[in-house]
Amino acid sequence: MELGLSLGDNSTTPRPFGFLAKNREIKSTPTNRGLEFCMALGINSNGKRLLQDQERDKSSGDGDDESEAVKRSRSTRNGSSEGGSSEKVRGFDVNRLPPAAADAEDGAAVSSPNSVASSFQMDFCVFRGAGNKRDLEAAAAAAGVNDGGDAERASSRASDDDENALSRKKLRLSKEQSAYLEESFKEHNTLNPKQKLALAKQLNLRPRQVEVWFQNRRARTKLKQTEVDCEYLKRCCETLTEENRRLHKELQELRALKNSNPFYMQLPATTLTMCPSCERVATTTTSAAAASASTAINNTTNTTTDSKSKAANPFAPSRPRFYPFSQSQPPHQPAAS
DNA sequence: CTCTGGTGCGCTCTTACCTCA
DNA sequence: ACTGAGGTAAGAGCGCACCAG
Repeated sequence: MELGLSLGDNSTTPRPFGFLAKNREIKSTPTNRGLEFCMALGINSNGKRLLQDQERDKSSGDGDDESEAVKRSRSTRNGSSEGGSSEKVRGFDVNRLPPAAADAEDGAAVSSPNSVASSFQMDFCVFRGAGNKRDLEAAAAAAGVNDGGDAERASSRASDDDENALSRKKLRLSKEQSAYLEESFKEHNTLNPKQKLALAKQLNLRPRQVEVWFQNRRARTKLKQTEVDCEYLKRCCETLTEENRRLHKELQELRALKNSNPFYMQLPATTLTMCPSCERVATTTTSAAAASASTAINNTTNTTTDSKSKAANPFAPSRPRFYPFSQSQPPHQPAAS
């Protein structure tokens, strides 16, 4: 299995300041698909095709179970001012399937990936830790009171106090399920209700689980992008520091040159400063001649530091030099330094 | 046309659990 | 056997967009 990680656009350069973009703009669309962070998981695409076929086959009726469930969930949550435990208090639990949804997701509910009694529709019945403690516990639970597995146990937590201990039971997705979800995420990093339901059915998970997985996956993606952006900014900072150091050195050399050759600069006293952001030369001089000279300099420098080139690479190390002389030629270099 | 409440959905932060060294 | 760190599923709260009345 091969995991390919690519950030930024299709070129080799990372996309700078990706974190500045609004989140919604990063969404996968046909136009920006190439611009997004994507992870490629090297599993065969049979499953993907299967899912697409399934999605295509589902016309409209299938996805409504989940939306109905969500509607009920939302209405109960919004009904109570405190969103905290309203799902439990109001008698609707995200882990419990509503009667309508239970029909559509019966398999998912009964055959949780962590339940020994599960039987996957596809080949997702290979548990990561088959026979580990978790599965043994699930087996014990399944063999005990009910045959509903984790989902059922989780769903009944609202009515039973001692179920609190099981309320946050960790449901680890199997490798196959994760890989399949990863593949789907590569296709589209957000899901519409139909896709969510189809994926949930495909993987024998609850739609809520699929939703949460995509949410967490997007969060991980963003975190990764932020790390990359930080690295990029760090490099930019280093480049600018180096540039600053170089300019300081150059300035010292020019001062030394001026001191060693008093006839070198015959122009009136002129202070030329360059705006670091727009790289335009600002002149503070009392001489009109000097002003015109600096205007000429402006013209020459602006041709080399136009905004277009800056936009292309604002931190280009090969930044054009500025020579504060009437002629746009570099000054004489000292004979020996 | 504007306002308002409901709804759906995504994001972020946090928690709890699991795995592994 | 114990423990701490890292990974991750899931809960909770909030904001935004959309829509119907």
